[in-house]
Amino acid sequence: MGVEGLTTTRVAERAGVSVGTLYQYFPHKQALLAAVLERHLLGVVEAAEQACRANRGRTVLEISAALVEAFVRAKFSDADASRALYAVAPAVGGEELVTRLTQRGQIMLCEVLASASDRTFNQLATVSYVVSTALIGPIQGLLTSHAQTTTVEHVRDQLSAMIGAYLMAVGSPRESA
Amino acid sequence: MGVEGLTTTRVAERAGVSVGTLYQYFPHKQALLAAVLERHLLGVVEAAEQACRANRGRTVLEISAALVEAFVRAKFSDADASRALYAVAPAVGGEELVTRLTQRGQIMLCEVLASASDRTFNQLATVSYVVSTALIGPIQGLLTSHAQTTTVEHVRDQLSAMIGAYLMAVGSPRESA
Amino acid sequence: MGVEGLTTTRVAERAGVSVGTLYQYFPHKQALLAAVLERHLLGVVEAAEQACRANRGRTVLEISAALVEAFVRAKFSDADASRALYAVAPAVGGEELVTRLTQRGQIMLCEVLASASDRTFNQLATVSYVVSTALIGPIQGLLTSHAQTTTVEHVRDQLSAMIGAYLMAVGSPRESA
Amino acid sequence: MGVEGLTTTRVAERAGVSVGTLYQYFPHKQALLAAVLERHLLGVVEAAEQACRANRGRTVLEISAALVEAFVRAKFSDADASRALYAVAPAVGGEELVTRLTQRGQIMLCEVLASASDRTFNQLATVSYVVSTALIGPIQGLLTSHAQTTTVEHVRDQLSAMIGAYLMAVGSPRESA
DNA sequence: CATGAATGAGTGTTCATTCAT
DNA sequence: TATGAATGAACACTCATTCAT
Repeated sequence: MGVEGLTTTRVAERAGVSVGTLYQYFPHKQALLAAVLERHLLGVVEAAEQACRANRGRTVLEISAALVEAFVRAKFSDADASRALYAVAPAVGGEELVTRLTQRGQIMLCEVLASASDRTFNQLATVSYVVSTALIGPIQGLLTSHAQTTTVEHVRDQLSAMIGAYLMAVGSPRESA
Repeated sequence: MGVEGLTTTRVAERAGVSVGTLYQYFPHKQALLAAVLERHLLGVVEAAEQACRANRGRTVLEISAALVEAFVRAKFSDADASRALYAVAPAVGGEELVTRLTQRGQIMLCEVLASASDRTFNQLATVSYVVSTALIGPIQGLLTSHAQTTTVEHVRDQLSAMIGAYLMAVGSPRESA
Repeated sequence: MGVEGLTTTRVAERAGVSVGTLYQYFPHKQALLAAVLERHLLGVVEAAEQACRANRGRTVLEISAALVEAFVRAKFSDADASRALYAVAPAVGGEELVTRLTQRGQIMLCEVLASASDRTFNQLATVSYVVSTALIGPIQGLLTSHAQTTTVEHVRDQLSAMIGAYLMAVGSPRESA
Repeated sequence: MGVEGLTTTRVAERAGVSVGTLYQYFPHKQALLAAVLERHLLGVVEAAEQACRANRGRTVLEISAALVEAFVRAKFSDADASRALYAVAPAVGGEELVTRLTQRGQIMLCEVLASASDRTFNQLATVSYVVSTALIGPIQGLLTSHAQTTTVEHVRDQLSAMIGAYLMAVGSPRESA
């Protein structure tokens, strides 16, 4: 079901156990893959949350840079998994999961944006939705094209610039007398 | 292969022919789905190209708005297909296809950005890569969450703003004496 | 499911087709085996019905003899199938099927008993239930023990005697002045 | 093997032990089920033997009634077990077991028939085979159709009548000067 | 050319059996 | 001796692909 070559037997082998054991912990192949996917996405979300927490009260440019940096680092720290799981999500009812985790990420993002020292936002929800999802496409592209590290870094910096410029433009200057 | 329920027989039925006929035109299921995917993506790319062509020489903000508008319109004009094909791409060796069409899109994007009346760019390739891929994530998200039209429009406007701000920030003001 | 060695593949092979073909005609293994079982039981029931029809208006002893004879002949005409299917019924939800066919057999049996020239019955339903089911045990025993033909014939004659004696005893002499 | 849901783990649970423990007492699942089956059948056979012993020297009608009564009572005293085990026998090599116990039952049956006060038999083996197996079908039918108690009693009485009539008819009047 | 019945390799899942604790 | 997690062979079922009509 779904991704080619991701048979239960193969997954079990790679995990160092037997199929039977897998089925002692997961009712479905779907549940198994969903769990793997969730773990991966949780890692990414937590990295982003961590970056948000550590940059409360900073300028939007600092926040942008930290967020993008954290996101890219998390995605590329296990690039193989990221690549493989890309195809897994749709085949696993991952939509619900992805939606849930995206929302969780946005909560923290809203918070940190609200705390920014130089800007205030009124459409916070939409802004944070756009910020968090805009990173997905470029990074996924880099992953599937097996881009070189220098390319990744270039793109990462451009993403920082893009998010930063966006937040500067869409936010109102905070009055700090 | 890939999406549940997308069996060759069912695809044939929906196409109003028999499986056998399908196999007279495509060597594989993979080739068949790739063709469908290609047609869909071509539509999107051509819409974008069209928008680019029509906005040569305008300001980057005008270009941004037109591009985003065209992209969103193209994706949502057959939302069901967009949703379904999302899951198909990875299962079909769609990476190569996606890469190829993305590149094609970028060529036109480079050209129109180079023609912008108010800015010049030096890292044109990276910029256009970021611009074209940054739209994917937010739009895919809207599609899979079956977002309402008003939500789609809000996000679309924010995307325009984001791309516009990015291009304004990353480009150098063009000297037009 | 159910009987050892009765795998779908093996059944298909024995039927001279492939598994896939089997599944084009039956939704389940269960449905497949149920169909086989039904065909077999139908054969037996029809043999019995035929015997009943041919002996309307005769004496109960004649009817008994004909019925037992037909039943035994039908069961032993394909002894292998009878043996194999014995184990199939419970594993296939065959109860319902067996009940249905048993009832069908009883209808004809009631009719012929009602037509007997020398006896009348009041508890016709119970009597015909007992008559039709009493034959099952002895015959199944002969089948599973691979009894010799002569043994089968001895038992068959005893069964005739038993059913005959029962009907003579339980029925009231018909007054035919 | 055999009945759906009769997994070793479940059997163990119901028995209040672990699978491992089960395998300390039985080499196979087959052996385990055979043991259960044997216990059940032994109960039935012993009930029949008991009835035979208690009716030595009586008339065949008395013997018939007592035998049928004992048989029915034994089968219905744990109707659930009777029903479940019906499906187990064929899947467990129960034929041999059933044959063995049937023969044991027949020995006692032969003896009591030989002692009957009003009849003598020459084909004793065949007669007792028929008598003991003829009860199986009707009773099994009642069990699987979850018949009401009154129905069971009606059928039981008819079975007494049938067996009684058979023995009266097939035996020769004993000369008791 | 079009058809769709037949094929059978491949996959998810179960469950009897083992063995380290 | 009892346990129950781990094992993996075996099976039901699917579906891409072929080919006789």
